[in-house]
Amino acid sequence: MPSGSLALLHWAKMTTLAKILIVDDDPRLRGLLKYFLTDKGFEVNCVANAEQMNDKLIRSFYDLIILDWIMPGEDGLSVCRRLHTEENSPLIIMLTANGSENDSIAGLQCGADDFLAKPFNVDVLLAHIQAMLRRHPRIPDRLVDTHGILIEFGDYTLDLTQRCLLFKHKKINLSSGEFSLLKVLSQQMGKPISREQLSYLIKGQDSQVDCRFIDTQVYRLRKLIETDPSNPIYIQTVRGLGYVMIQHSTTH
Amino acid sequence: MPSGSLALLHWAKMTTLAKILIVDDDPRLRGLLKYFLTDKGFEVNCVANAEQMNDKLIRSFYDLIILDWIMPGEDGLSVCRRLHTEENSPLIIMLTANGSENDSIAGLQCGADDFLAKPFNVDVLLAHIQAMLRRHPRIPDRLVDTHGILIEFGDYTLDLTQRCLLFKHKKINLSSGEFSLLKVLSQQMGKPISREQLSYLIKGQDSQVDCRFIDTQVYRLRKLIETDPSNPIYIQTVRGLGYVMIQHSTTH
DNA sequence: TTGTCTTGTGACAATCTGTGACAATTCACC
DNA sequence: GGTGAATTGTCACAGATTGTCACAAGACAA
Repeated sequence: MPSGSLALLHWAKMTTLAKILIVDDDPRLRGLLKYFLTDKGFEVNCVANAEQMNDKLIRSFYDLIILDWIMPGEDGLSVCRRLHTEENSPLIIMLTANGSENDSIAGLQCGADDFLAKPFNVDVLLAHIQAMLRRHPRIPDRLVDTHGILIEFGDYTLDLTQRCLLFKHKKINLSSGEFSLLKVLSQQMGKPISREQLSYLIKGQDSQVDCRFIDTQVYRLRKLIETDPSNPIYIQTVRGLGYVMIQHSTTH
Repeated sequence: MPSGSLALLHWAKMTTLAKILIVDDDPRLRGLLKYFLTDKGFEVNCVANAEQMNDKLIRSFYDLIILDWIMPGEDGLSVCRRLHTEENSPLIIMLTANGSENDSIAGLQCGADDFLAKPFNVDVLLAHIQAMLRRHPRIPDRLVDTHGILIEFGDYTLDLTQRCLLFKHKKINLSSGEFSLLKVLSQQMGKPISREQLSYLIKGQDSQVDCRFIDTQVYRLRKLIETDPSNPIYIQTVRGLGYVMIQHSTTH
């Protein structure tokens, strides 16, 4: 990889801003937090309940969720229990109107990563968010294509700008579907992604009932990039879940 | 799932016997915390100041540091700034006698991962510790090489990043289920795990009534990695409990 | 329009995994 | 040591999941 691109990649990685989802039934608080956090450079989305949250989580990847404990429908505690069983779930900051010690213990035990009692100082919230994100590896899915981003795995380099795949500086032709699939998988390197999510992220359509076409695309992609397609090392199957991209270090 | 089991599961998800270093100039607090945390299954060491802490950190590997802000010599804030620039530094919980918002902001900004104001409830501290370790299971440096996160037992190397098992550099094919089981057992090396916990950790589902399928998976895994599957040395049965993974030192 | 390339569908094969049955083993109790 | 219940090992089997590939419809350029 040319050093210029490498520098650019690092720059882009450093300046990638975290994506935060606010889940709270209070529209005033949602608005306030969104305004404040957006101003601090985060990408912020808001929803009012757990159902809408599920919808958002299928459509996109979030680094952190700010989650209200008390909500109509499924409450924050239940959401926590559910989310934290999943692999690579977003960080969760739980909010509650009741700041009792037992509540904070219960919240943390159910899978929340942090806990704040309302009312809270937004600067304290910001400090907590920054401290958590500092520890948590960033999900680089929102790197902007126009910056000339390269993703490397093994001896391959996926150029998101040129929309092409290089193998040791030799170009490999991909169809647009193959490229999209490889892009989505590569951007979530190491994270298993379901067929439903892949389908949505590639085609942008809702309610794709039959996602088996993903299998076919994976099959084709494996034939192109795997040395032994029947024993894939890059695109691996996670049975019952979907597929995961593995970033092998380069051999040189 | 009953709350008791849930608490147990969180315990199970934690890394094997986390090692904690307490840095505080108050001998009474040191003693109290050491007693409490040791009782909860942690390995705890105590020192009175930053200088002694440096000495400990050179000699051993710690998952988490409980750090007092105000100390004779180098204070907690300065320690934080210093530590968090290092790679793979321990998690830091900062303690302060002053619970002001500005203090917590300053502490978190300087590299602390969490912040508690004295006096605090030890159960709250425990919940914070468990939540942090759950999210950031620290990997001893020796197990991280250029390939990823490695767990070694006997002549085997389990690569969690690449999702594969190596026997003397030769790849052994594992199914998704076999890999998951081996991963969970290996991560809790030496600690017996019940079928219920294994089932939960592998499938992420609650209330798995019949966990006998674990036996079958163990049987299959033994056929793959044990020299004599009927006399297993790696995956041993703990009658009435479940199974335990034994890490035999390598033969070379 | 024609030809080429792409892509979703469906059919079937291969593999994986939980269930159930029975054998083997362990342990408590006598 | 003997007995029987409880636990675990073993393995065949079927259902579930995924791999493979041919085919036709669609997209696109010449």
